[in-house]
Amino acid sequence: MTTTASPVENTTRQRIIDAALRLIAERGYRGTTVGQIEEAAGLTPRAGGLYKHFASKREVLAAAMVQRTEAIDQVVTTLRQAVRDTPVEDLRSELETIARSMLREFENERTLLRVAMKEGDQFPELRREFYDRFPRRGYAEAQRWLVATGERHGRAPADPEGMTAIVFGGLVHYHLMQTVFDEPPPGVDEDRFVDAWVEATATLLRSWGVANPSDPKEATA
Amino acid sequence: MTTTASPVENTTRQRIIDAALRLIAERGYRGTTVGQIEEAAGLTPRAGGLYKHFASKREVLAAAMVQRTEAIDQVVTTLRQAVRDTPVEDLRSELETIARSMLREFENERTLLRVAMKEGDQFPELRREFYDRFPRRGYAEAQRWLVATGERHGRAPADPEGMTAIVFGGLVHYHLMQTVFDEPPPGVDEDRFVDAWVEATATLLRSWGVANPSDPKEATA
DNA sequence: TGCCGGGGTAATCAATCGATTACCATTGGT
DNA sequence: ACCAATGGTAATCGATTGATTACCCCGGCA
Repeated sequence: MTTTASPVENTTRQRIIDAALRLIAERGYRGTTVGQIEEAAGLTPRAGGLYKHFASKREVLAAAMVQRTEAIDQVVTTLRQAVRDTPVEDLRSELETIARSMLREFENERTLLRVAMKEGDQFPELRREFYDRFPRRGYAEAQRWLVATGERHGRAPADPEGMTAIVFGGLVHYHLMQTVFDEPPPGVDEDRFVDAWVEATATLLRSWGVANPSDPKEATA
Repeated sequence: MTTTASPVENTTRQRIIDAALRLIAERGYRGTTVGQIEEAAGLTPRAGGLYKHFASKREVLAAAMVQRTEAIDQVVTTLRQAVRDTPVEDLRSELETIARSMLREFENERTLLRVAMKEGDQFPELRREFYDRFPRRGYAEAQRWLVATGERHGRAPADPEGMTAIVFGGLVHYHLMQTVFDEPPPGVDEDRFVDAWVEATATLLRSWGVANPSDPKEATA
């Protein structure tokens, strides 16, 4: 019996996949040699052992991306569970839990994101697969949550897609900044960012329940 | 007399820089050969003409990044001017103008961003340079604007850095999604996104003038 | 025990690529 | 007209790299 459900097998094939993904995330596809992958997988460099398991270097990347993007379904499910299990009593606590859960899951997928970033142009089908599995499904889930929560606190947003892009895009942005530049937005560590996000999101949720934001009348001093 | 101030010279050196940056943004540094750069610059492929102008392939990228990142100062100045020249009468119009100006300038720098994304790990000094010139300065400018505008409409945000990351991070996010995935957030084209951003930002600005958001009292139906 | 196949290694091939060198065509100054 | 510099080309070197082939070690099985 083969237990393919095991999260981390230690077969040579799996070590090759893991090593390849890690190295390609760092150095890019062309910047990673088969010899480096073999060495990182515990084989003799440039001895061709990789070709006992894959037909070509490109197939290693393809297999790795397929395996990991399929695992993303689990990530989305995990997030949905985390949100469902969050107590509803205090809106701010709920928002903070959601923000931290999402940022944590983003971090788990950072390697995959880096590969998609660097090689998306060269492997459009891999980018498309990643986009459909992660951003697209993630936004869809987020939008459901946003509408439901908005209704619980007054009414749903007038433009659910737009508001989802704003509210959850903020979290995506925080993660992308770190992935692209190896630094968060200037002067904003994670705690501070989460606080600000909770604050802003709570304000937005409140605003839908209080007045119609498309009302042209400005409310200032 | 050499007019180095001209924005687009047509010297061979400049054509090499432009071609290299465009190709590297697409294919990455290792994925771009000197022959391809020469060909795209109108020279004979693999004839070594590039080396009449640069000592090595790496120096081409270095020179290109230095030239373009220095030009970013001009972009930031342009944005500051655009914001200054925006009429203050109508907050929503002002916000829309700002959003569209920023998205447009982001697009102008997309090539540079793609290079920084793909090669930032391999050329940390180039990434640092880009980060300091664009995100860091951009956020600093944005924060000044946000505080000033907040004060005009009531009071400044309690956490300027955090709110800047939220408000302008939203715009950055929209651009990054398109750069990384070649698609905007699902179901949100630019007009819709700008509308949502204007709506959300106006709401946030208003909230600072109305009540202290750190007040723990929830305001719902 | 004898065999057989999966999986690892050594060695090598052919292609590609960064870099170098020698050469030449054009141009502007004297 | 001559010369020197600028900038482009042809040809080539040496290193790297993806891929291939021959070999072999070892464990399960009849």
